[in-house]
Amino acid sequence: MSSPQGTFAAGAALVDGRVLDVVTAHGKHLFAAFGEQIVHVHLGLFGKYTAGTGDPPAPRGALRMRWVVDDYWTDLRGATACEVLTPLEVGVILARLGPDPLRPRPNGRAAYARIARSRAPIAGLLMDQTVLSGVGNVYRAEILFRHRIAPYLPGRELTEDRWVALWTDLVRLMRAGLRTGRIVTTRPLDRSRQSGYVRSEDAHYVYRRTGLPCRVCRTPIAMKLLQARKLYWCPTCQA
DNA sequence: GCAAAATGTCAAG
DNA sequence: TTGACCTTTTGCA
Repeated sequence: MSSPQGTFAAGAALVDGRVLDVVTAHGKHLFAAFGEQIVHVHLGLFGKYTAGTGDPPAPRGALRMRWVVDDYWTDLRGATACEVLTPLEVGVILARLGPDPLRPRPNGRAAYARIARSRAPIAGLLMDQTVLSGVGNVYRAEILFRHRIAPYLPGRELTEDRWVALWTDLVRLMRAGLRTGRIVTTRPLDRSRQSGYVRSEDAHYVYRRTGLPCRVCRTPIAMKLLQARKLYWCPTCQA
């Protein structure tokens, strides 16, 4: 492992040449364990991995972390977090995270316990990583549309039935995203035969569709900033 | 050539 | 609620 651009050079030296035990993801956090030294990566808004086989390309731009194993390499740029942590420090991060729909047997009830006693809008709660972890701006907008839930509905006004339906759908939607590497929310997931390619401009109901007609009722999609993030919804379907 | 935007988080005021 | 942080890509002059 190396850090050609330099900002992570000390951390990279700690694990360079060592055997990787296991990589796990919790919410948006990625952990790569080299014994007691754990590389923690959070991509944030701009982070990106690139990868390939053969000789790695000459370092270009701000290259934070590079892994090279035999014929395979990965490069990391733009991440908000890239650091070596102790198991204790990892525990502190994990303790703050709500249930992750992508973990085995995720516990949606724990998230609802928080939601059911909050006055905050459901659209904000879905993005709160201490309530549930892993959902970002795309999934929160799309899951609310799929369930026709008004984004400003206070958490405590969401019935448990509606929450269970939302959570069940979310788990399947996110697992499908993990499997395919794409976020496609406009296709019914229970019909596996409808597996034709969905063009990227047709992949979402509301996300980044401000002013375009709702796919269901033709009302122009609305957009407003909520906690500094763009929130998209259909004012008619999600009244 | 430059501004704006992008699947995010934290901390200051 | 706002600004800072991180990098690359896109769209408009």
